[in-house]
This record gives sequence, C-alpha cells and structure tokens, in this order.
Amino acid sequence: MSLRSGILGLLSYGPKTGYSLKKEFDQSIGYLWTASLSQIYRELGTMEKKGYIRSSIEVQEDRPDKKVYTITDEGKSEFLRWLTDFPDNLSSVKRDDFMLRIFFGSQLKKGELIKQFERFIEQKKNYIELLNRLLASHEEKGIKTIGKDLIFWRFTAKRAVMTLETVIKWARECITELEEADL
Amino acid sequence: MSLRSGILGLLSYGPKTGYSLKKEFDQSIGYLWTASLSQIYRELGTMEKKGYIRSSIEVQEDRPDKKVYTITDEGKSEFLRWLTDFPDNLSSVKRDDFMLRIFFGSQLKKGELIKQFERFIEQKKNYIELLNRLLASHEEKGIKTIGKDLIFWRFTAKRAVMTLETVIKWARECITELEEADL
DNA sequence: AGGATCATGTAACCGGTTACATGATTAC
DNA sequence: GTAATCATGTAACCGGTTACATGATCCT
Repeated sequence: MSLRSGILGLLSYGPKTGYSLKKEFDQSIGYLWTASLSQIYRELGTMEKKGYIRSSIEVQEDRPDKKVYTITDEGKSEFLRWLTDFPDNLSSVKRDDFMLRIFFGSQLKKGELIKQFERFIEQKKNYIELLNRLLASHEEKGIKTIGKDLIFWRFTAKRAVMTLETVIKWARECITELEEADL
Repeated sequence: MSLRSGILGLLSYGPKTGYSLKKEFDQSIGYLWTASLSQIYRELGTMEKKGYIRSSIEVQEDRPDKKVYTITDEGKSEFLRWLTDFPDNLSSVKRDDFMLRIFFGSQLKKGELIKQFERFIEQKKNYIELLNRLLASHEEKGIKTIGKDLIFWRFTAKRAVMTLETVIKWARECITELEEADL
C-alpha cells in the first residue's frame, strides 16, 4: 500500500489538494513513484473515511474551489508504521518490456535493434539531464529550507542517475557487440 | 499486454504446459518478467479462445495429465507484431518502495537506515551470484544448442548484473555519507 | 480560435496477487 | 511424517489505467 504511504509522506510536509499532490508526484518523486489523478482522488477518499486525513474547502473566486487535505495523528502513525516496517525482501518487481523484446531479439533485424538501442540511449540521456536539474534545484534551496531531507533526496536521485549511466554504458556495449556479430 | 507476449515468445521455442511455462518464467526470464501460475492459466485460456494457441491433452500415468499448448500461426504473427512494435517511450514504470522509504529517510534513525542499506547490499550480492550462475549455464550450452539467442540472453542478464553492481556501489556510498553526517 | 492550467471527480476495465480446491508421487 | 514436485484450475480482491464529465481563466 505504497501509494497511500507516498501521499501521507507528502502530506507530512504540509496540507495539500489532490491536484497539488499530483504535481508533487510528477515533479519530485515521479522517478521513483508515479500516480494518476484518478488514483489520488480515490485514495484520498478512502483515507478520509479511515481517518488518516481531514479535508476543508478553501473557496476561491475565478477558479474552482480547493479541497485541502491535512494529515491526522492516526495518519502520521500509519505512515510511520509503514516507514519503519521494511519488507524482508527489498527487491522491487521487475517488469520491463524493453528488456523482454531484447530477450527475444534473435527474431529482430540487426539494424532495427541498433536503432532501438540508440533511441534508448537518447531517452536515458535526457532523463539524466532532467534529474540533474531536479538535484540542482534541491541543492540550491539547500539545507536551510529543506533541512534533513536534502541528503535523502540526494540519495534517491543519485541512485537514479547512476543506474541510468550504467544502462547507457550497457546499451553502448550492446551496439558494439551487435555490429561485430554476424547474425 | 506483455505477459501474453512473454508466453507466446516462450512457446515459440516449442510446446509447453502452464506448469512448465511457470518454471521458465522463474528460471530464465524471472529477472525481467514475473508471472504467477493463476495468471498464466488465465492467459492461456483467453489466448486459446482467440486462436493464438492450441492445446492437446497428454495422458500420463502416476501423475496428472498434461495440457500441452502449441503456438499457432496467428499466435506467431501476434507475437511478431508486439516484438517489432517498440513503444515511443522506452522507459519502464518505476515503483520502488525501498526508494520511497529512503526518500522519507529523515524520519528514520541513522542506525536503522544503515542496517537496511546493509541488508540491501547483501540481497543484491546474492542476486548477482544467481544471475552469474544463470549466465554460466547459458554460456556452457553455448551457441550450438541455443544458437542466435545466446547473445541476447547475455545482453539482458548483463544489464541486470551491471545495474546490481551499480546499486551496491550506491548503497555503500550512502552508508559512508550517513556515517559522516550528523542527523 | 485553441490549448494549457486549475480543480474536482466517477465508472469501467484490465492485469497482478492471494486464497482456495484437489490429489498422487517422490525424496528426506 | 512432511515437504517438495507435478499438474490443473477458480474466485475474490486490489491497485493502476483509460475514458468520461464539467467549466472557468490565461496565454499564444
């Protein structure tokens, strides 16, 4: 139940609407957890029933009213229960359909494969740049505003960047091997 | 619809039962795609209705009869349609609840965090060994029996190993940084 | 004029997980 | 004895995706 925990975690920084939660998912933890609006609204509904969050309407003129959610004490302890309870097995589920296609690559043409590896490299490069901008914006705000969180945001973003650099290296090696191989 | 494609891909090597498909998922592509038995049986049922596969009962004595599935021509072309149709965006979905916990790590104790990073490293190390054994067994059989597939199986396993080595390095760096930091 | 942004949701569907059901043989 | 292996499935549930619905303001 990690969508729930993600929402509670973000709400632990302060009250938010469904819409603004979606933006935070996209902009700050999108590289490690994604969520759609409909999912967020549904989860907010069930969490309010359970008493993990409370809502209040903030009336606005010239744009739709806001429903602002605040985390309750039960919500905080529910979040901490999840946070401190690491699962025995720390591996995340692997379902990667790019890799599945490569696994069955012998049924593809060499040229097509190389083209796809090149697209792959391009996309990962762009993603690294995006993450570096995110990291830089955290670093800029610095310890004064973000506080103790900075080091952990650096950790997670760092892992993403390092992994991307590795898969780029891997894809380059694949291209070289493919070019040398006679298929 | 990649579970379907995974099954069709495996059936393209030869007829199989639901049970033996499960074993192949676990033993050869488990590191890039997982599937449960109930999922496989359900998918086999719908695929037979669609005409992608055909089944025949193989009677056995002293153990349950087998229902052996064979890929049809429609099945083959459905598989190739999927295989050649790479999506525009090659990124796989990221939902990693270990990372989510690290992101909110400022609410955890330093000692607990280090312990979890150490568990993480141990598990990844073990997984590398498992993959290396898998790779070695492919390599052993060699080009003569596996043929053109070998290079692609090496590619996919290689990526997994390289990524694991990277995340181990990352986790070690995190531990060092954590030990030096005063939280 | 047309699309993005702000803001809320519902409904249907689809794929993955968990639990249940059955039952013989083989290996420790 | 008991756990693993062989072999098939069904049913319920749960979480994620896609489509639908509404409507004003702001920017190009």
